[in-house]
Amino acid sequence: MNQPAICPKFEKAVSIISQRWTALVIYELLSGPKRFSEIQSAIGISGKVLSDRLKELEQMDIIDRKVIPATPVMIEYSLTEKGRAMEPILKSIEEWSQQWISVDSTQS
Amino acid sequence: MNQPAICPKFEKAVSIISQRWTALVIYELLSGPKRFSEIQSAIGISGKVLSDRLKELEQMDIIDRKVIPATPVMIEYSLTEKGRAMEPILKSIEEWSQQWISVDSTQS
DNA sequence: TTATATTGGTTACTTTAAGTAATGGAGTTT
DNA sequence: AAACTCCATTACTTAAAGTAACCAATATAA
Repeated sequence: MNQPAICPKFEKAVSIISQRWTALVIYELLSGPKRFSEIQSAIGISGKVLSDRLKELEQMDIIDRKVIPATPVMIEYSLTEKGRAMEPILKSIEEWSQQWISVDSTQS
Repeated sequence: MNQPAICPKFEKAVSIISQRWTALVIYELLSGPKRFSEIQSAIGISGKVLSDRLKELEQMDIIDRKVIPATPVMIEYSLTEKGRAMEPILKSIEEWSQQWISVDSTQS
């Protein structure tokens, strides 16, 4: 009666992309490096949570943070190889959404 | 300077799989219909949240709920066509996890 | 010199979601 | 009628996300 436990690697991966905003942040960066405020306005995330997510993703080596000494200073975020490797995940979500999601304003 | 907004269908799909537990519940059902308590023990979710998730997924027509008049009554949950169509999403997460996730207990 | 603007980020506070644990209802067996 | 099993809910606690005001650094305008 004890079914095989779920693979810890898979479980961890799921917990990453299941964290709110993470998938959208990575999706945004798939089209190239972006700055803090660009990501923020593109996906409508609060500065506080974006700051948290970027820090977490940087620690997981999914994104890279680069300080550009301009005026005022600009910070450029980009995907690492590990991050770019998530592209198939985002693409499969995109495909499924086009086939199966109806954007009906009466739905929740 | 106003970049193209994110596709609403995609955004909605992301919000579905980004909701905690949803991906794991669907993953469990990929291997066939399961009962409430089976899902619960397989992924370690609380009864309350599983109950919520199953209701939401049923409303979105991603899973199907079937009452089996046994003793005591059993409820069988299975994926609909829409739900099975999410398999590529879960598989791509699985592949990425195998290549890029290390299960190091010192990591968070 | 003082004032103001910009960028990335933080802090304090409120609201929402999830975890925990006890409880309930329907049907069956004892 | 007690007690058990399965699915589910309710009340309460804890954790995560939303909101909005604020800060440091740098630069330019008044």
